[in-house]
Amino acid sequence: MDKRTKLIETAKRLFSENGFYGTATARIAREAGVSNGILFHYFPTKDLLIKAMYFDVKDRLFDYSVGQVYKGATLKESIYTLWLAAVEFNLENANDFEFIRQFETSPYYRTETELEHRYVQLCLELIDKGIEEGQFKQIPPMLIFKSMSAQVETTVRFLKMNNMVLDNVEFTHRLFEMAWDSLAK
Amino acid sequence: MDKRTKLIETAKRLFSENGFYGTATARIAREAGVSNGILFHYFPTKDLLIKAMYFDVKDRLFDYSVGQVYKGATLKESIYTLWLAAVEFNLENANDFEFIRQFETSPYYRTETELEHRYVQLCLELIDKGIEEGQFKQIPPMLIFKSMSAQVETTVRFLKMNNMVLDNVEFTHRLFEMAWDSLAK
DNA sequence: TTAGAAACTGACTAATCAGTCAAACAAAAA
DNA sequence: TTTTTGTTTGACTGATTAGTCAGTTTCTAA
Repeated sequence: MDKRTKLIETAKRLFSENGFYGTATARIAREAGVSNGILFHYFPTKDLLIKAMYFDVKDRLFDYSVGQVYKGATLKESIYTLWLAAVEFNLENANDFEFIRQFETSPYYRTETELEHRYVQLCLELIDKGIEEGQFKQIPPMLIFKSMSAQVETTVRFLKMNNMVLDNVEFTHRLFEMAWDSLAK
Repeated sequence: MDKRTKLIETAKRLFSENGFYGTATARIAREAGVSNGILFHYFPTKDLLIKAMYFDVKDRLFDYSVGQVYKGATLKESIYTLWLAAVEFNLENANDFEFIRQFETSPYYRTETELEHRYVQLCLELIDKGIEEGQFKQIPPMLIFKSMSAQVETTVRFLKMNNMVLDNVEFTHRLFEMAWDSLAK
């Protein structure tokens, strides 16, 4: 692993344990096994490090999700696939999950930032399709997207809090139906 | 307004603008119009100030909500009343809303803290009733509570982002139905 | 070989911050 | 009045931090 990646991974772990301000840049460098100076070589400021990490996570979530959505699938199947991929990704990448949670409630986060990302674009396309086809309630697409994201987060938090994994298919479906029913007509 | 209250109000505003770590205690005192020392007289540490603020908000949310739930109401009416009260409270108290959002994603927050509060108890009682009566899905009560809370937050964020208020009853109902449908059988 | 660029180091600094403390002040009790 | 108790002040401190920089090593390509 190159030093840039090593720094991002270490920062993600420390941030998710101690928060952005609770983690000194010097500590990130030390625990990543590199010099203090090299952190500022790759990321001129701490803020830029944090923003770079945000895009790193969103990119990986996109790569993880997009391959799983098949063209022939129904709308509900596609939404289920995206929902499940997001829940799995967040369960498997605990530090990413915590980092994003903190980022999106911090002053760093601006909606424009998120909007530009292709992951969000992918989701919004599906939602638009669902509204056109009359399968979704008459609600603004962005609200549907935000609601779905919140449901994913709630689900992941709940599973983690109870040390659960998605091994029970029947229960997994029941969790998804919660999210689906809030959007579907 | 006494100095203790003045400190809490000022801190809430500054925290919601700049975050916990982005706000120096000295600045809170200065903008509250009191000396630096008096802050530490009322709140021995910054952490204790933050925790005191959390309970202050939850207490006020409880007071705002509890008076509106009537004994004779149906379950759905009661849930609607609580949902609406929470949305209204968060819209009217923007700094409280931002503060709680930050607090609950920070290392300060532990679930035990929340569980002890009578506001949560009030909600869980209603949810238990809904499960007993078979009106809710077969889902753990705590997940229903968390899901409902997340829906409130999403709704408030959406309304604020679009500079909207709850003046359109029909639209308000549609927003509530989103939350309700995810829980109801 | 060599020149120049890029990666890398770690000691250093200027600024910031949470929390302290000795002293002043106010209010009420003795 | 005197004493006691609690409130308030703001200058101060020790610790911490983001970011710098002068210099070294490693890579690349001519």
